Amino acid sequence: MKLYNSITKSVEPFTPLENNRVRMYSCGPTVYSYQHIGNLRTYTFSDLLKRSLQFAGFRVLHAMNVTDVGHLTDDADAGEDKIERAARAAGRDAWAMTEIFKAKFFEDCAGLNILPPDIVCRATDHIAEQIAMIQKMEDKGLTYCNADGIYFDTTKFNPITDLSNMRIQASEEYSRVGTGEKRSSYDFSLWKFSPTGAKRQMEWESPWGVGFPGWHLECSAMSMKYLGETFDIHTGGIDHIPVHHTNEIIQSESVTGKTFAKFWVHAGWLSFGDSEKMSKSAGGTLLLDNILAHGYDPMAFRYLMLTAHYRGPLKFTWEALDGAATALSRIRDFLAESDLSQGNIIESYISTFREHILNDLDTPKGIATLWTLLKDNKVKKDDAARTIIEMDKVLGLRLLLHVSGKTDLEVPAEVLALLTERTALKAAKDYAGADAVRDQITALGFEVMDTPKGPALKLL
RNA sequence: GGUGGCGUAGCCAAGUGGUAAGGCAAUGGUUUGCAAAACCAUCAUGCAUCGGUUCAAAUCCGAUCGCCACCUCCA
Repeated sequence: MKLYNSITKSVEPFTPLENNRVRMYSCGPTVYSYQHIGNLRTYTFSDLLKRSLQFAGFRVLHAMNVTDVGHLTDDADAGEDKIERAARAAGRDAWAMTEIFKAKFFEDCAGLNILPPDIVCRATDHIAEQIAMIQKMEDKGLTYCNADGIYFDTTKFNPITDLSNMRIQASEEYSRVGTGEKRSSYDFSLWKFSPTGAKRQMEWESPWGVGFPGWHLECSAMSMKYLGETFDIHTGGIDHIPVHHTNEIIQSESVTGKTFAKFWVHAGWLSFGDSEKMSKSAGGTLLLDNILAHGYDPMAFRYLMLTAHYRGPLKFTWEALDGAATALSRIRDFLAESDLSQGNIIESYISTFREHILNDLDTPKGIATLWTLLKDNKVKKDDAARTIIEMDKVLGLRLLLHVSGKTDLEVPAEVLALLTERTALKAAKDYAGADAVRDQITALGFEVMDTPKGPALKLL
């Protein structure tokens, strides 16, 4: 299997550190709000990666964090904790609020057929581990304390893993970010003191004073706790490269003296083809719920995401989603007419498909292979269907639900009666009457299709 | 100003040196009472623009234009 590694900025052969087992960590959501469809693209990507690793024959141990404290509104450490701010603005309890958004996040993931991670860990459940990490850094003389909290002194340590080609070069004259309490703009917060005179909803005792952990720390502490000091793959959104992941590496490697993660794999941005802006602050977010409310199947959105390469940008437009929905529906119709039990996996097609997927998760080519197979007249339909279902282990489009025998429609008696009536009217050549009845059936949510075998119904 | 990236048909999108994948839409046809669905066929001498390198360029180089992201909240 080959994967793009942000460290080397190239596609490299991937082999696990330990035999057949892959240990993978994904930066999860910050649960101060809903996750929009751009966020969900990143999690769909990590799911695709996990499924592809499994398809390649690896066993995957997958951990994901839930950030429920400490993620500031400003990566330069000068902002406010997003959780606290959102909770205060809504007049809610921060603890209850994060639980709600966390639950909603996993509900959306389930909707998109994103497999649950083996381990889900919350920052607030790992305060002790984070404090212990800071102490190790302090023992090595890599930290300093100021009025704001404990900071990592980036001038005192050079990490083994070099992500610095992506390091933000702060331009003195242009940057609107001051160093604040920091000695260097590259330094980052490990522990923030609670503001004097104000009690935070979330705060803990520490050897340095009451406060809360810096955002980057949780990922280091939890990933190493569950996956070891060096593990195989770390994933996240492409925006995490310059600050969050760079800092994770620095602090982790400063503590262990070992390479933190071997592969860093990042998902590209979802953007909007129209002028609609997608940002949380602009309030222009689009949620999975919005897509569902428009009547789309979540699998149509997943299909759309798979037609683009995970690293590149993807323009979301309703027109593109329409196209994806239609394409998916045609695949489903094809499967519904097939008998899986009579089908065998076609080796030539599945190996081409596998080749594409194992080459840095090339789902666009994988899907193109699926269509070539679907339209190949030389292939027995049942065999094609069986092979497509095999492909779906990676694609995760829940195609098995649409194979014949699995989608028995529950047609109301009323609709069946109308269908019988229409057939009779047709036989009597009363076409106006037959069309009127067809309209009634349509109004009840079913489409009438006249096939060579007689009339058939499809759920609209 | 710095950094990363992008510009391929009406839409989405593959394609990093060898002559433009795939899907949607559209058009024509088969079928149908008519539709729909299905099936067949057609659909970029062209890859933002202009130069250059090469036997060969969407792919490499230079310039120009436009767009996006990060450096200020984002995955």
